[in-house]
Amino acid sequence: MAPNAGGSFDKALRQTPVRKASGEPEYICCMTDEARVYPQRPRTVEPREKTELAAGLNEAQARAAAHPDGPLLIIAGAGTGKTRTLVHRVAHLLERGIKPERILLLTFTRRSAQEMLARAERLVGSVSRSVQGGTFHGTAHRLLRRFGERAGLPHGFTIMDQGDAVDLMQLSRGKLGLGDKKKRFPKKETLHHVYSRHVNTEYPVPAILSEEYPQFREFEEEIARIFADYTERKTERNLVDYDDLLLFWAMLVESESPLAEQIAGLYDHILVDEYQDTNHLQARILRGMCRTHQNLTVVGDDAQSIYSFRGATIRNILDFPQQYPGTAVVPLEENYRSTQPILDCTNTLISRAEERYTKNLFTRRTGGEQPWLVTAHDEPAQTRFVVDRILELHEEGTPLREMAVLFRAGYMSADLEIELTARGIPFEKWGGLKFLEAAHVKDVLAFLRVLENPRDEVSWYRLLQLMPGIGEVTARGAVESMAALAWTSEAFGRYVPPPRARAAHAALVELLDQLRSNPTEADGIVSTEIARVRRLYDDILRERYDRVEPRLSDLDQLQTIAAGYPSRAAFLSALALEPPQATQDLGFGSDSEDDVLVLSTAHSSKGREWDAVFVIWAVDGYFPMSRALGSDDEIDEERRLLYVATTRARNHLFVTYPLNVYDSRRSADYSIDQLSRFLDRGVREMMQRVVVDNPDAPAPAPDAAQPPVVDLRAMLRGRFGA
DNA sequence: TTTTGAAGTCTCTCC
DNA sequence: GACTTCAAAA
Repeated sequence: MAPNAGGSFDKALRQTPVRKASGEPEYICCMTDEARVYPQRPRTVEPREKTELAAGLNEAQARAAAHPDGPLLIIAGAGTGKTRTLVHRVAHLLERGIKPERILLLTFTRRSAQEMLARAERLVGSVSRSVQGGTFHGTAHRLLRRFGERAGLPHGFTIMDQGDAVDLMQLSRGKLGLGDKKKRFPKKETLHHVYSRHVNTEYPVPAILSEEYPQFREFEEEIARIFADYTERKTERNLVDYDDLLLFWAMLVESESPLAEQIAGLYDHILVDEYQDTNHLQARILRGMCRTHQNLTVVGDDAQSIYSFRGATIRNILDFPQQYPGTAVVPLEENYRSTQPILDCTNTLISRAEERYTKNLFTRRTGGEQPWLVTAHDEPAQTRFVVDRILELHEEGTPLREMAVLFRAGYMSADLEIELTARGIPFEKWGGLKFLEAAHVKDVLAFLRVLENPRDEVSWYRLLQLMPGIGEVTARGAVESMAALAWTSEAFGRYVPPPRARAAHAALVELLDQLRSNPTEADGIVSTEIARVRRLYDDILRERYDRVEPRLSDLDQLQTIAAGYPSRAAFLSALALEPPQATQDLGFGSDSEDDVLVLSTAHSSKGREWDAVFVIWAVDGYFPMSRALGSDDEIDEERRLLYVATTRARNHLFVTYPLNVYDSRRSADYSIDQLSRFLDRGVREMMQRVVVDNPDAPAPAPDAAQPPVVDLRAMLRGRFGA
């Protein structure tokens, strides 16, 4: 092994920013009693090399990396070097002579797989390039393309993303003549959610309904019929949804067939990252894949389990030792990321959760400032605080890339995005799949998809309805007539549309014929195809939508992305499995060297770290989200989510919340907001507080007669029963 | 049967 | 504030 290589690479990744030696600014943020001199800087910033052994691994990490064959569970708290441990383990296996292509590394995102393999390459050289890595879904896709046909899954199947699956569910829902006015019947999204949950967790549908949607229990039979039709439809149309990818993989390796043995025999060692966020189905897959050997390494932290909405269950990690007798358990508890004051705070935060594996984390990074709890007057004040502080830190030498603003849900950064744009601060936003969900993007993709899979009902349905005079009913009839012709490529041309749609139909037939007959094998074929589609589609778009410009530029971006793929099939699969993660991935000066600020949902921040982290909207109802307050389990998950967000910080942590928020639901009044319930007294004691007022806010006009935000007199009266 | 306009409904996290 | 659903008109 080349121990130093790993260390230096790590250093490069996490270099501590240079700080200006000049005097530190002191300023007072506000004029209230709670004002504090601000900020207090950490006196010492410890160089990272001091905290890392020469080999780059501490004792526990080294033990995990060098573990021989057999099941291994690594409990890795936040910032304890779990990635490097996994990377070193891969390197170790390679050094032992395991063939790289017989190692499978399953991660949560494609990005982290690439990052790990790149780091492994630094340790052991290019041999690691053949290590198989990716997400569960991506790996399932690869295997199904390779072996699917032998398992009755026809070649050329199309992967549906969630939106497609919901659309298809709607077709099943409509066909059964449900959704009548009498009683409220579950929406297509709800149906899909229940279906997906059933597949991923194996809970019976009635149980899911009772737990989550008791009001729909009476429709149990209808729902079962819809699910049956949905399943049937997928088969007929050669469509595969996300859940199918996992389900088929599981069924393949669980069967008693030579094929199962062949697939399970592909890998000698399997390593799984973020195991706390896997679901029951994924656990089944792993059991099947390890049927002949038990060389399974899983890494996770039960305190960071945040994907139960996707069926993930913490039981996978808690019960792992029972499921794999002889499991070696290695806990990693030394945190290399955050300073002690930050850790004190986050440890307290998570200590409120019930069932836990991990103990408190410790660090040798003593010193540093306490996390800040920032009370802002309102949202603009919160935004201004964050932006001002980012600029200060930047001037002091922290690159923008070393800072992140985290929030519970994508829309919560809207105000901040406007302000950043206005002030010319470059940023990229992670999480949220808005781009691919936009109707116009899906429209264009529908053209490509029917070329790829002529039986793609969802896409045909879309295309048909683009034509004037064709709505839901006519489109359904057209799809049926095409099905009757066995979906041959002429089927669409033979369909006779209503008079109004004739011209549009002829144009569409011609375009598809043209695209089918000209399979130019040159580079950028997909991009060229999109350009041709747009010659027809752009006009439709102009007619259908008001704000055309942003939509057209979306399509430009789509074309740019497409240019990077060798074939239409690869492009479509990749879009479904690895949707562009950041706005920047979408083709805007995607120079990764750019120094840009990161805005991210708490979910998408998992596994990353920054020198300074801002968590905004720490308001009850926003974080935790009011929607997630149904049960104690849900609240606990929200708490873990906040834990994940706050533990991303190395040196600076700011948690901010606005006091007055305009609430559209309560018709046009400002309401006083409660600080997030997770920041209880004990946690707050680990933080320093600051209040940011809003000096720019216009003083309320004397004649406005606004009701007091808090009516002390009324409260007093109520209290004494007057 | 499609289209249009108006009222009504939620607000998320992601492969 | 954006998107869906409903009812009436073309």
